[in-house]
Amino acid sequence: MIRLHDTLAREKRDFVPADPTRITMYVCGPTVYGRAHIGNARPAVVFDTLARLIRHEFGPDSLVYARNVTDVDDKIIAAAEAEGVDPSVITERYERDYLEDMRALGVRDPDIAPHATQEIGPMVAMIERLIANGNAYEAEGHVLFSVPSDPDYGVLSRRDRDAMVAGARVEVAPYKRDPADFVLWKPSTEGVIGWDSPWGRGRPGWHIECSAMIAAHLGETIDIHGGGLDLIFPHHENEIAQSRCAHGGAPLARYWVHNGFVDMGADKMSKSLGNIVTPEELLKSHRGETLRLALLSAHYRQPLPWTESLIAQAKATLDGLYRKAGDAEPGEVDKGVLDALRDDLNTPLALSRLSSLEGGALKASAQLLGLLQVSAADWFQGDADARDIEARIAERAEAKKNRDFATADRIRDELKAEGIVLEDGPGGTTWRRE
RNA sequence: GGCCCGAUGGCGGAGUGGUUACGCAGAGGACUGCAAAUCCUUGCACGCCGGUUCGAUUCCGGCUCGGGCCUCCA
Repeated sequence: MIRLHDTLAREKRDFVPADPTRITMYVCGPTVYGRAHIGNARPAVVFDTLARLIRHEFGPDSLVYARNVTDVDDKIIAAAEAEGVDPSVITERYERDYLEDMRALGVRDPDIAPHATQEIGPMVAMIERLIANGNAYEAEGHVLFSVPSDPDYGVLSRRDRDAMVAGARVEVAPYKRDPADFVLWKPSTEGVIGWDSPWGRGRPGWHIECSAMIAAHLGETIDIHGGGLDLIFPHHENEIAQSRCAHGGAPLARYWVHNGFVDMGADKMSKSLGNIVTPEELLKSHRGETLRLALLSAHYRQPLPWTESLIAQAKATLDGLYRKAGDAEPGEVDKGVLDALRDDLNTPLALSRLSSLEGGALKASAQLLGLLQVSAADWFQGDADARDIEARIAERAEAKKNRDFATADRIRDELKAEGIVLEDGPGGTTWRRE
C-alpha cells in the first residue's frame, strides 16, 4: 500500500486508485521559454520516481503519466520578439533542451506530453461550457473566470477571497467584475500568436490549458495531480475551479502532491531571482545520476539546499554503491526500500537502506529509484581511452617489478592528473575515472 | 497583515514517548613499497521557554529564527 501526502487534506492518505488498471497522473511541465534550472528538475525527478514506484506496485502498464508543455505564453512571445523569430523556434529549442536535460537525470519521458498549442479546441470548448454555466463572462475581448460564482474556491490553498484580494500585488484590470477573477482567454493583437474563437482572435490563459488537457487525455477526475509548491496558488486552485465547474462538480484530482523547492543559500532558486544553476552547466562536470541522487537525498516535500558539498556527497555515495553492486544482475527489490518509498516516497530513508544492500538486491532497488542504471565499468571508466591507460599501467607494473618506485609513482601521478585513479589489488591494478 | 511549512551532530538527512538511524566528511588501526579501494574501531545532535508524563528530540501551547505563497514562478 502506497501512502501519499495529499495537499488538499494536509495529511498522508492511503493511495487507492479509482481504477488500478488505469492510474492517471498529471504533472505540470515546463513553459518552454528558456533553459531549465535544477529546481525545475526536482518535480521531474520526483514524479518520475513516483511513476516508477506505481508501475512496480500496480504493473508496468497500470499508469498513464501526462506532463504538459506550455508552448504559448507571454514570456515565449517576448523571447520570440527579442530574437526576431517565430515562437515555435523558441518552444522547439527549449523543449528539446528540456527533454535532453531530464533524460540525463534518468527521467523517463511521460506517456503523454500534451502541448497547449495543439489543444486549443478543447480549451475553447471548456471555456464555452463555463460561460454557459454562469462561471465565466466575456469582457473587452477577454474571457474571465468568475471566482464569486464558485463558492468552494480556495479549498486547496485555504484562503478566503478577502485575503486574496487584500494581498493582491497586481493592478486589477478594469474589465474584471471581481478582483480575484482570472483570465481564461485573452485577445492577441496583430502579429501575435493567436487562434480564432467565439470571442475573437486570441490565446488561452495559463490555467485553462491544464484543465482542458487533463480532461482531454486523462478524464474529468484523475488520481494524482503533481507540481511544485508554488503552483498551489493560484494555478492549481484555478484548475480546480475551472474543472469542477465545467464537469458538474466532479473533483479534478483525488490526490494533490506538491514538491518543495531547491534553495540557493537562503532563497528559493528561480529565474526571476537570477540565482539559478542549470543541469546543462552541472552536467559538464557531473554525471546525471549524481545530480539525481542529490535531488532525491531530501524528502520531496522538504526544501533542498543546493551546494557543491551536496553534489560531492552524492558522487561519493554513488561510487560506493557502484562498487558494492559490481556486475550483479538486478534481483529482487529490497522490502525496506519498497516500504520507505511506499511511505510518501521517503527517498532519504530508501537511500539509507541501499547502503545495507549489495549485489542484485542493491542493483534492483537502486534502479527503482532510477540509480545504478549503467554498468559499474561504465560508471568508473566511461569513455576514457582504455588502451592507452592499460599500456601505461603495464609500464608501471614493470617499474614496480624492478622496484623502481619513483617511476611507478610518476606514472600514477600523471594518470591522476588526467583524472584516472589507480588501485592496486591482489589481482593486479585496476583503474577508474575520478 | 492572511495562509502554509520548517528548525536534528562538521555536512546531508530519516526516525522515535524510554535503548544506535544511515550516508558523506574526520580520527585511529589493519592491509599496501607508498597510496587508493576495502575492512575494523571511533568522536559529534535533536532552536528557546513552559505544559502533559515516571520519562519528550518525539505530544500540546507560546516564543525566536528561517523559508514559501498571497494572481511570473517547479
